[in-house]
Amino acid sequence: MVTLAEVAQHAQVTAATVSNVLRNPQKVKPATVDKVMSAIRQLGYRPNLTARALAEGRTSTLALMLSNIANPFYPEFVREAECAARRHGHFLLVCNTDDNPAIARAYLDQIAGTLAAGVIVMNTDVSKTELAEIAKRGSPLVLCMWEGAQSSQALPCVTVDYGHAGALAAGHLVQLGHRRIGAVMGQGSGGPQSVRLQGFLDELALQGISGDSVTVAPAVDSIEGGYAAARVLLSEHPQLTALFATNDLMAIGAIHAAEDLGMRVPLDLSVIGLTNIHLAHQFRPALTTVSFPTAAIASIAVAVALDRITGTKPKRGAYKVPLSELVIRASTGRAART
Amino acid sequence: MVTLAEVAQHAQVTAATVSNVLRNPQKVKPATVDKVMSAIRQLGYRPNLTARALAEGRTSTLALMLSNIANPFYPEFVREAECAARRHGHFLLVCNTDDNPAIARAYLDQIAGTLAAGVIVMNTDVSKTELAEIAKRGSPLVLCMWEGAQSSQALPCVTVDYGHAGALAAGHLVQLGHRRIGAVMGQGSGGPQSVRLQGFLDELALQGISGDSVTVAPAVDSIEGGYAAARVLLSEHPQLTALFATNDLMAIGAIHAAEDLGMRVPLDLSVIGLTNIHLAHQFRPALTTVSFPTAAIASIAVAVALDRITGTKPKRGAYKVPLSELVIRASTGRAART
DNA sequence: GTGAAAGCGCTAACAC
DNA sequence: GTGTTAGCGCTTTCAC
Repeated sequence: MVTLAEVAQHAQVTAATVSNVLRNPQKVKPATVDKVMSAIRQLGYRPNLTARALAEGRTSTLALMLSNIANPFYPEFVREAECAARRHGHFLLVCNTDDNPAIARAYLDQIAGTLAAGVIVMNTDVSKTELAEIAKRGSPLVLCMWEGAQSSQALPCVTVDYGHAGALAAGHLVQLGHRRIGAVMGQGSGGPQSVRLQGFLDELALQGISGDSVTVAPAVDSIEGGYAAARVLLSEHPQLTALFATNDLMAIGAIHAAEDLGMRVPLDLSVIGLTNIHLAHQFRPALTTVSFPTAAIASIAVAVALDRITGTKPKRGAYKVPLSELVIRASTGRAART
Repeated sequence: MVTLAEVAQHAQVTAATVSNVLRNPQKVKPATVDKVMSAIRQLGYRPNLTARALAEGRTSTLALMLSNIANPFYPEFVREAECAARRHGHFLLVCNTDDNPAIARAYLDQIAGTLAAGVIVMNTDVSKTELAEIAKRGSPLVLCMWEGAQSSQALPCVTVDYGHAGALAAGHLVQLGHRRIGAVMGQGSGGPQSVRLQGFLDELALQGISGDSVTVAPAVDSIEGGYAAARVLLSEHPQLTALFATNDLMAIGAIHAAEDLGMRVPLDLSVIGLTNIHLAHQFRPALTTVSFPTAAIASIAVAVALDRITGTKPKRGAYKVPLSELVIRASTGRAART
């Protein structure tokens, strides 16, 4: 491994100068810059980022902690986050907790403040109190995509307006003439996806459909979970003409369940999801859903983390997350007349 | 941030002793261990992994470089790799190249040997020669899931027997009575998936079906790519009764294409894929495929990297990758009589 | 502009 | 068993 000192020796200058050439070239005489640069090239020198991190007191690494990257939302998010991090010269450490709080704590304990300059924490079963505790003594923590979490000074939070997203879904179903509507609510890590459901129910109420008439089935947040919940729900309530699922995976499972029960989607049953993962448009029937601004959220979460790390005051409105948008595809249609 | 020195002072010992307590407790008097441990607890000390890495001359970080984590195979792989890394006390840096060799080179240049102690390189458009060059001057590189790459001393390679996997698919189709068979071959990063196809064709030949009778359509390695390729292939060759795709994504796209052309799967057309991603069994009709030993490959790749880093000689057979296995589901059936 | 020197937090001989 | 010492490779004042 070639070190700064070797480059310095080769170029007949000191390490400090080489360092300056790399970081503040304008402070160095052009001739010296050339001399040093050619030494760097000849020797194939590459800075040791570990040493740099130690000297600077800060790594160029960001950690992203999530429950399980096998859930299709996360890879899409990771990709955007990694891209945003890279734009700012940072690397991304992916920490999979497998929905295990012990793993989450172990990660937080080891990396926060040492291996990672900041960590973006997606839903996890570690409490906010505990996270705030960790944030206090380590590097900045940024909550991301937490259902119903408030951004605070101690623990900033980047998330979508889940209530609004749910409302969009409700509006769409009502507009198609649906009145007998069921809902599948996920129970992921971090608790029930109740804010989305509440937004959905509130909008229905506004449109004159009482919440009491909406049967809600709790479900494990996955295709299989959505299948199981919808299968029971549809068997017990065959009169339903539309189903809302608090995310796309469960919506897809629900469509499978409906088909297995002999219902045609969207003819007999409309199904709408939330998130708009890639799979939503690849699936058949293509899933009507509400699209979360995933890319924006990822890059804002990274920005917040970086600003916290460097102590930069954000510009007003820099952290503004765009609203979700309705994406109409093939899994919803007009309510059948009865 | 609490440092070793502070702990030492608090416990009335020197930094060296605290270090020993943490790493070789058996070399320290139990009473001292207690004293130090309680100081650590009281102060909330956590070792600075950056400093440790610099002192040890080696990070506890592994990098995983892949073309695009949005491809569903990768999250499944990342999860296993991260789990394996964690078991060995290491962290995983995910490097997404977006199929861009320039990004891949930049990553390699920056992290190999500095931020990451080793890097697992999945298919990329950077040549093996260039990778070998980088491996020589930096930290160990381990190729993983490369189509038709040979493991060498300079550049170890962990991969599945793609030919065998293709052969399994062929055997299955032949056994079901198919004779008029088409194939969709992907062109991912790292070139065509030709070894799988060759294995498939070789097995067909063994079973008396000449390669000339098999129409091969090249495709972009994605659901959409498989759709486009299969749509053309099936339109031009309506007599086909079975389709082989060199991975599951394209197989799924092919099924969509068949359905859009009014063919029923598996009644009119059998479709088989390769890999067995999660989506394969969630999809309808559930996809018949050949299951790669993904978890084993991930953990072996991590093991190879770690052994290289530490200079450990592997036990004989430790790196043995299990064979792929046929998984029969609902997308294949007996060939219709003609 | 460039160099000398101190130090980031930890590890690892080696001495006592 | 424990302490002393010398780095790991880099950044960063502060002199010159």
